Amino acid sequence: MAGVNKVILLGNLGADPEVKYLEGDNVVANLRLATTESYKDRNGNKVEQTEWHDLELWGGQAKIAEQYLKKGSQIYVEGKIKSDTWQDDQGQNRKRIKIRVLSFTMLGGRSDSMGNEGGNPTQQSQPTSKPAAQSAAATSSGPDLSPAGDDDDLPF
Amino acid sequence: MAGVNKVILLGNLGADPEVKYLEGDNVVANLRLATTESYKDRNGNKVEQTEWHDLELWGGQAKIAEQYLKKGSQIYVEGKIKSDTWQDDQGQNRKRIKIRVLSFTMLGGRSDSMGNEGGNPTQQSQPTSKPAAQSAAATSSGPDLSPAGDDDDLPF
Amino acid sequence: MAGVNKVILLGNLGADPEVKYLEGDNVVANLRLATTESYKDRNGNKVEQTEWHDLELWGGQAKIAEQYLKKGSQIYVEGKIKSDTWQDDQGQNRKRIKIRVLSFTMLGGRSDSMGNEGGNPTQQSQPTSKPAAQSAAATSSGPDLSPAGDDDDLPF
Amino acid sequence: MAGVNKVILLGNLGADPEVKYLEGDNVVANLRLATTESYKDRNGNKVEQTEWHDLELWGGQAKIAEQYLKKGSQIYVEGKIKSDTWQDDQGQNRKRIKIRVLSFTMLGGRSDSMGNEGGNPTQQSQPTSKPAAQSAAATSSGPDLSPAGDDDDLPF
DNA sequence: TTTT
DNA sequence: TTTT
Repeated sequence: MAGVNKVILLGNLGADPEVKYLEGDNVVANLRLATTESYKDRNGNKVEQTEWHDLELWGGQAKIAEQYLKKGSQIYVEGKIKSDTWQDDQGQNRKRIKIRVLSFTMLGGRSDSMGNEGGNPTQQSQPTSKPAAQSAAATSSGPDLSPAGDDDDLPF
Repeated sequence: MAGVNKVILLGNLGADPEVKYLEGDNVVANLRLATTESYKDRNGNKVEQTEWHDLELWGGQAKIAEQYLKKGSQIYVEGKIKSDTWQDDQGQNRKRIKIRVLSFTMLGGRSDSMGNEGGNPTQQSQPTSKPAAQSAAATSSGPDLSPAGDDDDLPF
Repeated sequence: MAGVNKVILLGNLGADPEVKYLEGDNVVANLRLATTESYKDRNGNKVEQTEWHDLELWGGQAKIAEQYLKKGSQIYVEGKIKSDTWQDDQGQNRKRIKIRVLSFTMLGGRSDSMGNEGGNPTQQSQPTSKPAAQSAAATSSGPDLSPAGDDDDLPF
Repeated sequence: MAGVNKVILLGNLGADPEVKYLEGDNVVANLRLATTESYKDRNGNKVEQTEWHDLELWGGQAKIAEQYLKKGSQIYVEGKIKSDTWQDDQGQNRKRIKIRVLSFTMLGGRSDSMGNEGGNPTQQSQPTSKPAAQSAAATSSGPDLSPAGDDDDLPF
């Protein structure tokens, strides 16, 4: 009991967010995030290695993602590992891992999509007045302000 | 804007928690936490180096700390760095750093103080029914369930 | 480029380590780690949710794991997410995620397996003189002392 | 024993790095990093709170910082808390905390200082051939490739 | 499929 | 003293 399951990622989106509005006022966004690491191999050649992560955001954070993120966006993410298990059509047990995002922060984007004045680096800033939006902004210094929906009990 | 300020500590308490009940139903607990690292120096001798951290907990977490932690307790902590600045009696500007705890988890205690059956490794488990207790337990997998008081606006 | 891919886990092993000695002096250990989170559902009932993680350790850390860890051991882990992809016997592309461990620390075991005197909380402490042991111990305060083999270029 | 002392920061530099070359081929860089968090107070007004951190880098990382970082640079940092203690001129014991940087990654700067072609977001990328440079680049996905000098034994 |  |  009493565990810690924490993931910290910083990378770029490989595609625009995929957002689904569900019954009961629920929203979920799925993101594909690339984290690339480069190192030199034994011959001194630079090697790049990219890992792709499936991110899942719920509620207000999903809406913020839909509104401000797009292919190429650079974000910092905190979350946890969550596995889905199911049976495939052959009746085989399958497992898939996703990162359940608890907070994220937009980084130094070129902001062309945010319509913000000036074109400077932006965050998911000033997401108007929605409480959920506030939460995502607040998370910049820690996931402590996360609103309902961030908990792990499934949102439906 | 949009920063991350996150601290992760795992160590042992150097003393029992110091808890103060303030006006307005506020509670604050101060803890001294030691994190010890050992390494070998250039001569292959093992060296231990201990860093002492001043932790500050508010609200429900302070109460849980008061109830379950004591000198020697091993805990895992997530928080952020916060500085206090003031003038000393010479009129000099002074600064002090504390770790504002956002969540913590008790580890492998010998549980003699928790009255739990069996003496197995325990956490701040089963802290009965208090909502605050729930919050601290929940934080084990992320600080997302933190209750009021975890935000950064000062609690008074 | 320039990404961060970091995982922090704290939990218990579901089984003894599985260790394989490979050609070329390489060793790999596979661990199953459970991180359990508990929270109250909307009805106030306590719910426990366990996530199982597949950990992979190489080199000296694999040997330390073999020597000191066993089913039930509580450990703190830092690592990164790594995916394996392959084709299954139906010719389908499959993907599996593992946690590549970069450092770990043993926590508060009751040490019955480590033969340490006294039964106090122990870590992978004093793992005698092996350099590998030193590395794993050192990582407790940061993965900075990781020895060869911690890099991401595959060890064979 | 066996502790974890980890700090993760993401913010902007308040000034250019201060770099000192010491005897014995040692280099140290000091940085001032701001992490800003914004939240709404109880009246719904947006409040910004900035924490300033003193960072210390050694060796190759200090050189990379000198070469690529400047006032305003946005960086992601991993490190640990380290305290200095000394006696002030009144003979009083004083303590100061610094963040010992173990790895860092440059983020989405507008790169005007790096002379890189195009003005796109850059990291401390391709820092040519210096081994130290490699180390800092490598740290982007984890501090596991840190070279000598990242250890905690003082570099002189 | 991102980014440099 | 940064950044938005």
